[in-house]
Amino acid sequence: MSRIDLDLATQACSECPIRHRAVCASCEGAELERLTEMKSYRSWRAGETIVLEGAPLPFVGSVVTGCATLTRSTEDGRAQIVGLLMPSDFLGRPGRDVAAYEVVAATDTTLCLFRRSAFERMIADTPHMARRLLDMSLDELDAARDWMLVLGRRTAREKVATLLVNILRRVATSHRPLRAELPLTREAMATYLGLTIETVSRQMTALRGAGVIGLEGRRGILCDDLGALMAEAGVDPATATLTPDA
Amino acid sequence: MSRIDLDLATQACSECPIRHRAVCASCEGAELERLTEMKSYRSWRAGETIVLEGAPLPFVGSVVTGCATLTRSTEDGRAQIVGLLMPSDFLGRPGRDVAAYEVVAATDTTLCLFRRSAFERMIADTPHMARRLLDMSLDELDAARDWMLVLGRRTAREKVATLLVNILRRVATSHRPLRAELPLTREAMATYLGLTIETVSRQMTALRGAGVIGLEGRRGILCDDLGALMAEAGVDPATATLTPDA
DNA sequence: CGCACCATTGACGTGGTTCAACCTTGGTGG
DNA sequence: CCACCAAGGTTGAACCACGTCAATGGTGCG
Repeated sequence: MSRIDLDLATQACSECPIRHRAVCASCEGAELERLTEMKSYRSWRAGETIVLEGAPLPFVGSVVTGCATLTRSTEDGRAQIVGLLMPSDFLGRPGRDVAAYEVVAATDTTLCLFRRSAFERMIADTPHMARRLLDMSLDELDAARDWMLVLGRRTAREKVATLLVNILRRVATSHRPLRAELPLTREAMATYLGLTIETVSRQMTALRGAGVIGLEGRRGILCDDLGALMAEAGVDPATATLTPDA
Repeated sequence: MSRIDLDLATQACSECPIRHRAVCASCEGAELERLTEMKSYRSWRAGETIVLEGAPLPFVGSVVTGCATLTRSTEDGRAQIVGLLMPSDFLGRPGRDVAAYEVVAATDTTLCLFRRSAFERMIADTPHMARRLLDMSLDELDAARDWMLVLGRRTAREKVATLLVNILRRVATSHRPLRAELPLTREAMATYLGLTIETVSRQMTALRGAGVIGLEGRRGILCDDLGALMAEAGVDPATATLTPDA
């Protein structure tokens, strides 16, 4: 299988699709050129491991395209996805050179990478970039804590509906009906939701039976009425914030 | 009931018990004096609400003594504790003036508070303090994600044992046997673990029956063999890191 | 065309919840 | 000083949502 997306490697930061949402969002002019010099793109195919838990991680970076999962596991092999990385999300931790989670490409994925040392220097030199990273980290923290409520207190049906709402809000490609390609297999969905594959499958079927969603092949979902799906998620559509989660 | 701990209000930062672990850890000399000018202490009794979810939060600060819980709830009232704040932990979010969680004092609690605006200026002026806040936030993020694995994949017994291990490591007051006063009621433990009170109670009794812990009144726990308790938590004591979690 | 992989469906078992009763403990007032 | 009460905690019995185990179905790729 040949390397994909190599053409992206020649792109200037100023042309980057995630330019205004990633760590680099607040950079301009000379800073952007410095980043263009530092960066390199690399791609993985769906299913490939990007980093193993506990392995050295000599780079940090941003997701340009695709979707990757962060997974923690118990010693006896039970796994929990603790985060999804979507375009513009940041991977890696300044000040720590070992990965705290296993990172796997859920779909074909391209990352924009910086060597850790160069990135740390950039952060130290550029306070507004450090501040951007702080804000992004705090958004991640809020998202992680929101997900703790899902894991700890929601029923299987609410969990599945919650995930579908999140995905539809992030990656829907049409309106009326909303349509999206799920970036996750049933197994990954189960691992993210603290459920089994079978339970996820049954709840998907049940939501289709209730007329709340439609299914197209393995990965496609449709939704005519996001409000109804949000109600299944245990969220009052009137109360809910309309912005996608951070 | 009269205000407690008012004497702490006169303390200089250089004498503060959390001086070397809180956001201010990297501050010295003039910076520390600036903080001393800015800060004020305030105390709450066990059970009192510090902030309501969604309410304006005009301050940020650090826990000096005691323990507070962060809680998120569903619309129909199911609650999940998404974080514990122990001495030196930071409360509030720079750049956001509304609380994302309900904050409740689990025990009598004293906070060191800064007005948000003054603190934001301090952060902007003092890069190493911004960096300290970033590192603390990333530690919180790792802790939240670790807890996601607990909520999503561990059994009731493992959950209870995990919580007891964490508490013993943070607040044990003696060795052989380790002894601690639980900062949480059974209800708070259940809300933290994604369980019911009854299940927590049964698992505590079962762990005592297995000889892994001892119980002293409502809040006291003893542990002769932390390794055995860690084994109940589903953690190999040999593999585990020996430092308390961040 | 056929194989592998992913997903669905069914039957059954069980860990944790629910509902209800009871016990303990610490605080308060007679 | 102790009786009483409220709040927190424990225990028991029955139920059920979700997991487990197993078979079947669909889909895309070689």
